[in-house]
Amino acid sequence: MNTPKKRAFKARLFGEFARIGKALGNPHRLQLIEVLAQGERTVEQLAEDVGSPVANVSQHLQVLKAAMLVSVRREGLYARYSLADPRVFRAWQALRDLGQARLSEVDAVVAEYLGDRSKFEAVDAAGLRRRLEDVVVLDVRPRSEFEAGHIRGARSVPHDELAARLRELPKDVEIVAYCRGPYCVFADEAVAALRAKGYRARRLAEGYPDWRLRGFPVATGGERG
Amino acid sequence: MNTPKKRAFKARLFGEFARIGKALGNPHRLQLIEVLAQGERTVEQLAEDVGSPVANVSQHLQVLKAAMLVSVRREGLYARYSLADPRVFRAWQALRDLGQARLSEVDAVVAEYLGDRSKFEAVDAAGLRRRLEDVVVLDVRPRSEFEAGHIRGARSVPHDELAARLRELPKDVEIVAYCRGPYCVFADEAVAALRAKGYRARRLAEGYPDWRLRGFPVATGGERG
DNA sequence: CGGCTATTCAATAAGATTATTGAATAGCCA
DNA sequence: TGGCTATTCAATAATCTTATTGAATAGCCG
Repeated sequence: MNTPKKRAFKARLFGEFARIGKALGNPHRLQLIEVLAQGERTVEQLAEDVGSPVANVSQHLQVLKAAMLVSVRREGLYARYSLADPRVFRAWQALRDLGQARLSEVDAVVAEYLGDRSKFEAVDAAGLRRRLEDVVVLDVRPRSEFEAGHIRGARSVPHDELAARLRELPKDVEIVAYCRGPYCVFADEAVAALRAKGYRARRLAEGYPDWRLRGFPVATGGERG
Repeated sequence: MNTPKKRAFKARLFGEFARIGKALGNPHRLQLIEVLAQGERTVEQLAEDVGSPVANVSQHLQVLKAAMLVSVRREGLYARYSLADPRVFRAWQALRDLGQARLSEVDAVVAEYLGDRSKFEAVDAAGLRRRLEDVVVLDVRPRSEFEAGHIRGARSVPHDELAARLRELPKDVEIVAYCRGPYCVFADEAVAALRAKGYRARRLAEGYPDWRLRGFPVATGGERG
């Protein structure tokens, strides 16, 4: 193959890949991906979750769909969106890890809103897995997300119920709280609340989708907690 | 943390991640990343490699630098750029895999320029690794890239020397050719040329950076081939 | 110093992306 | 059928991105 032809090939090929990059190049769309990593959602639910007007969210979903990152299932009045492929979460994860590692602004923003998290050192997924039998695992996401899938053995205590249900938790066993992702605030808040009351608590560094992607044990539905 | 504050937090945080997405959202920049995954380059070398004007490449490099994806080392007149972190390649890889899996256009473009590659079934990295002792591994990249790092035991036969050096290669042993990446045309051309002359040849599905990232055996410098 | 080279900067015009708004569609239910 | 709801479409203005051009900078070498 000669050079101009090869150039055209590369240009077109990389143009296709760049479509995906472009789709990932917007904060709202990344938020949508993070929410969708928890499971299927309607447009309205997404709009509620990310705090944008519905028309706006719909527009961003069209972009994600055009890049083949999400798929829709229509059910009566509702359009139920979900991630089209586990690789979509993988790509977001790669991007997120890169940002966390390289952008000092990420640290700065996290520190400004959550304070210095390093003092409550987090457990990573591999570490939790090893100690799964020795700790109480607390899922602080909304119950519907827990039911759609959770760390095996975890208890569902949605963040807004935690204060009222503290007495269910043991003080002599370490508690590991987790949430949607590494930047999900509920887990941090739960840890802070628990520590304030004398519990031994830490957060899982990552979120449920990260855990599942590693192939670590999960369960669905059920009542526990 | 209350909801408006949480919203602001998420917006700023995801805004940071989106900076990286944006930087990955342009075909030229993705090409630059692919070339830089082979090793350090000056602006002029990059311009030559991707076939764009130097000022243009410089501008894109500024964008990549602002997103902390590349770093520069200044040496006299030259600015030597390289990937700032192995995670940058990982992110590009995630994006590439996603595109390959999900975008039918990728298949279409590849088929249009390279024909249907599936008939020469490629070896994947894990497969090659297992059979490393049983095949001849052919590095068809320019010699300087081979010297900067190659699959351990590989022979350097740059694509433009292959025709003249066919006789060095054995006909009774399978030959596995590799290149910069899964879409690097030289490996396909080498396989086609070898097969046409009666050699048993296949290509490695991925490229050298993928091999190295997996932690498979590599070597640098040296003469072999 | 003056000439040379690699790189960056600056300005611009064309094009793409985004939020916002209000209207259109399409399925449910009475 | 008509009313209701979830979603999408369409149009617009404001804001980014990009390729192109030519000038500016900064280090080398004689």
